[in-house]
Amino acid sequence: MKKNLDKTDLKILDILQNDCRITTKKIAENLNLSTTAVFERIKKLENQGYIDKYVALLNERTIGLKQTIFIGVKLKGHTRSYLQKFLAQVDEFPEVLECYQVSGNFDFLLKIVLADIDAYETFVQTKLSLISELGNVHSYIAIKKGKNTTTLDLTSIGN
Amino acid sequence: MKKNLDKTDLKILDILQNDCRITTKKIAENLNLSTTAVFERIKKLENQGYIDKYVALLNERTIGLKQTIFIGVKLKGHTRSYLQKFLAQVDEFPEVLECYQVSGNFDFLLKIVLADIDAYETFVQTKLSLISELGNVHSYIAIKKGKNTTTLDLTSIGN
DNA sequence: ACTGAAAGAACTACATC
DNA sequence: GATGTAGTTCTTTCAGT
Repeated sequence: MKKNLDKTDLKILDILQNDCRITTKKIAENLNLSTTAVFERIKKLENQGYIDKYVALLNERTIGLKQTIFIGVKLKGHTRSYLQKFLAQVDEFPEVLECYQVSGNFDFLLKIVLADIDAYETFVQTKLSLISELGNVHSYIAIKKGKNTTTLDLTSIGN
Repeated sequence: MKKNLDKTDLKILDILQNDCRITTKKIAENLNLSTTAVFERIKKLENQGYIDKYVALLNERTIGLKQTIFIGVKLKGHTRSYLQKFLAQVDEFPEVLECYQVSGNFDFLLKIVLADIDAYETFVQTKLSLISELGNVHSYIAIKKGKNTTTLDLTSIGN
């Protein structure tokens, strides 16, 4: 039941992760297949968990969320329950888009997106700093955005 | 021509950034509007640059890209041309999903996703380390993934 | 800006190979 | 697995308010 991805699957995934509004018809023409064949493959890819979701990526700047900031966080206590609690609390902050527990000189690395530096200060004072057992915090304020994509590198997935 | 977003626009954006495969018909029912009204608003949001693109988010683990790593990079030289060149070079690495020039004790922060630690070592040796003027590099290996979303916080965008 | 209707296109299911 | 057909639903346009 847990099949590997063949070349056609990978091509479909790559097309969809760049533009998921393309019609199955166009994908089919691209791959010289029938629309039904493509349709069934996509459904399978969805059901087998290769595709998480289909989303619109909004333009942060145009929307008015102009500041991206990464925060390295070190906790004072490192019991499992503290780590878990931290993840759970961060989950509730809509400003936080990503949170990873990491190795290195931080325990966690967060990516947050909000309107501006003022909004960031408010975030820190009213939300982040209230977390118990919070130790050191180091902010990396994005001053220029380079590459920024959700497109995974599928070329390395041999088959 | 550069209109502000009203509440209806924000609701549409919020729906689309969570599921862009929803039909305009369903959005319309949700908002008690006609499909045409919703359709025209979406087109406007696209044309005015509020929506960048529509993408499928793939499941990294299922696909076989199990390792997320953040890298803090410090360059030796800090002239504008070095900074620009770094951004350009990183752009060519498909393993790098995000790259920001930051303030703090790094010049750049990169997010990379690849198969495993071995693939990371290969990446560093065959790509990253070849960049001229590369100074210190610090890796933050994700050992647990917490929150991970592309959904922006639109509640703060007052109107 | 929104509505409603209508044409065209796409989705999805089904029968078949 | 893939195909072609057919029914259903959605997208997109247009005239009207």
